Amino acid sequence: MDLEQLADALKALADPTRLKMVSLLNIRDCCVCELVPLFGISQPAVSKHMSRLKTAGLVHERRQGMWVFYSLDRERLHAIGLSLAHLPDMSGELRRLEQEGRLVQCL
Amino acid sequence: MDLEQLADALKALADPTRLKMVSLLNIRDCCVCELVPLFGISQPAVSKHMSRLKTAGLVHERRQGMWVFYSLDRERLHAIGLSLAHLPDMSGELRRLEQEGRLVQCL
DNA sequence: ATACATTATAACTATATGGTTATTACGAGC
DNA sequence: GCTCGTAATAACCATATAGTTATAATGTAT
Repeated sequence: MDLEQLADALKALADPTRLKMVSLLNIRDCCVCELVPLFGISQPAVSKHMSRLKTAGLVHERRQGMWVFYSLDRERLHAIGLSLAHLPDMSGELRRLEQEGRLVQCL
Repeated sequence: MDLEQLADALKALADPTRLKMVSLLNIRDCCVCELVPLFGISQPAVSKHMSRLKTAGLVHERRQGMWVFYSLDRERLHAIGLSLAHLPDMSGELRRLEQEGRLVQCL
């Protein structure tokens, strides 16, 4: 996962409402009509949050009759945490810029 | 760290420029004048990013003569990753809402 | 086919965000 | 003191975001 992708994934998580939704889905799958009264926001707002999480690969949807159930992708969530713990090594980048003379040296 | 705080911390990280800055600071401390040519954005833009990371507790600043050096708080970064891996248990919340009859049951 | 329930999309609004340039604040050195 | 170099703040702009209401799409059941 490169830094652009990681930033996108983190953006999907960086909202208190979505974080709470993710925490809930960590307990059990929920359908939209359950989430609406739980969060006190409109149904379209819930759908948009879920769409955001789905695009980020954090949840999956499952149609069941009239309802759409969302489930958390725990592996994906775990992978994001791991990426934070193992940021890319920029030493090479630094060395390259130094050779190009674009690296200011303070002190 | 509650979900509001976690969301704030994630917002600070959820930007490709800041993520790259954090990755760089993971190699060594940098001063603002080093970061400006590295990122190709204006000095005030760098300062604002650093201010954001500082507010989130992710970096610390150290004045040294004319320069301000920023250093990564690796423990803080680690703590954020851990929070993602250990989201709060919402079971109680679910049970409480169920008792209040505010929990819709689908299926 | 009609009616109803659930979810998604469209259009809009207010605020947050990431950048810019201009200015101010602060340190070092003459 | 004055000047220069560095960093922070202010003011502004364009875009993204999180919500809203209204409408469309989809599935169930009569």
